[in-house]
Amino acid sequence: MHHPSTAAADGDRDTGHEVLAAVLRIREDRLQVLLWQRAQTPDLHSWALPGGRLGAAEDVETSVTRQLSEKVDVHKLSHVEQLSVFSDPHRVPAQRLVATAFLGLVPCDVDPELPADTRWHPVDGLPTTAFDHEAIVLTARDRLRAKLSYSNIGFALAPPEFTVSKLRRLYSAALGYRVAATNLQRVLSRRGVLEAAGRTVAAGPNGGRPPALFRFTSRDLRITDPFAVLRPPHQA
Amino acid sequence: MHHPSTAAADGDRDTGHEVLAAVLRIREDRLQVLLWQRAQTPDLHSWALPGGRLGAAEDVETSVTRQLSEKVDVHKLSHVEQLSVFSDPHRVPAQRLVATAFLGLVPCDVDPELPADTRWHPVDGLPTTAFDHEAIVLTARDRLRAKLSYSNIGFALAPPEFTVSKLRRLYSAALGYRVAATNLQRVLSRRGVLEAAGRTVAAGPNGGRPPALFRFTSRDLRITDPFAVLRPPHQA
DNA sequence: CATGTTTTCGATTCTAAGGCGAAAACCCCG
DNA sequence: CGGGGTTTTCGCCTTAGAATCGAAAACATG
Repeated sequence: MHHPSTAAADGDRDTGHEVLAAVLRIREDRLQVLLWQRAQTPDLHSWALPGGRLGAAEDVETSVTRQLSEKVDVHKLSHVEQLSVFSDPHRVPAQRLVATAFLGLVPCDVDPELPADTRWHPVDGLPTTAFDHEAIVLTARDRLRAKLSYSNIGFALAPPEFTVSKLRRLYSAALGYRVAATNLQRVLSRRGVLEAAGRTVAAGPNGGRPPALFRFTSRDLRITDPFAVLRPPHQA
Repeated sequence: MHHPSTAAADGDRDTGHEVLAAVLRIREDRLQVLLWQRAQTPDLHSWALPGGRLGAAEDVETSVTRQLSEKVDVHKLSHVEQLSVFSDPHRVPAQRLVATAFLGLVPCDVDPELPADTRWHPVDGLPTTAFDHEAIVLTARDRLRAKLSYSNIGFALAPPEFTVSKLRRLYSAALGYRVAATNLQRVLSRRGVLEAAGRTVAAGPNGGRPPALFRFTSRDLRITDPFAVLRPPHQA
């Protein structure tokens, strides 16, 4: 401790650190989260986020990847980022456990194999969840929604190539309200995060004009130069 | 650990958790951070962020307030928020210490008393800093800059009432580039975060029209409904 | 080949933001 | 007490992003 202090009297006895991941994806026009069902006594049969205790020789970013690999093929994850720390002294019973929560995303076209105890659940309509994991899921959902508006994070939800109407349904499901396809395309195009793939695909079962395929220009997270407020002069 | 795992072999021996705060303010048109000079052997005489080990019965938000109270009157803080977790296994020598970093802000008109070892330092032009604290300071600065653009967080840097030109200097110093006073006022007013106080103040030493006073409509953090992209229909 | 369906594109309107320059309000000095 | 200098404030104009609407394009089906 840097300075003497009496407030935290009995010190750090038993202060463990765990890492948790809220892995989200879109399926059938709904936002889903990856949960596994507990088979042990605290919160038996409740559904929990993947995670586990931080190892002695790893940072939290490394740890979350390792922990997730027990539940899902981590190579299928398209994005992972730090979310927030949850540290209520009683967030889990009988021990002191601080959690660093992460947001993970999986594209809607990949379907990783899952262990028997693990399943996707709709975020609106969660089962009984363990500990404070529901709050973590909702925090992850809100973070995703915010970033959809001011970054290119859609790439992490979408397949490599997609039609505009497909993308519209992805965004609508993630945001929780309908978005207009025409606007979505123009906004993302003008921001330079969306580009035409040049190819088109066959029309649907009901006919209709065969849609063109698009892709995201980058698959790395990019914040779209936020709100023009107060930028340095003479700049795009 | 939720599942058996061999990767984090020797477990969590000695994994401590500390809380650190990068407290920023504007002074003389420069962004400053609160640092104290170490008198102990790891990184002796280097400048460090206020903080300390997490207590057994407190969450990180409570802890950072307690730790800060050793260096500064926490009632003078206008805003505190979680920043990020820093968890490199070797970020501090000889022990394993995970840090939850916070961003704190102090209005430019209050001048809290400081201990002898504690001082404000310009963020551009830091002295020799301890451990990874410089990276934390820069993360805090970037977070502040981003939020100035899309929230009302300016209230945490400004006095209760202020002139437009005063506010312009605050924003310029925090952002690192000149902003136009006329634009600043209109943008913030239109967003509804700024309002006229009704009163005016005496003109400066060189004469000139006496400026009107303004205030922030709210002193709680509010995200300005971000980028109009894809909003639900029929909404301002 | 007509009809229905879906995608795509263009035209228009609306709102936000940035850039001047003029007017307002005050000081100081002669 | 009036003119010149200074600072603030306001209005007009331009630019750009976003939302809405409707028409045109391209295909399937009967």
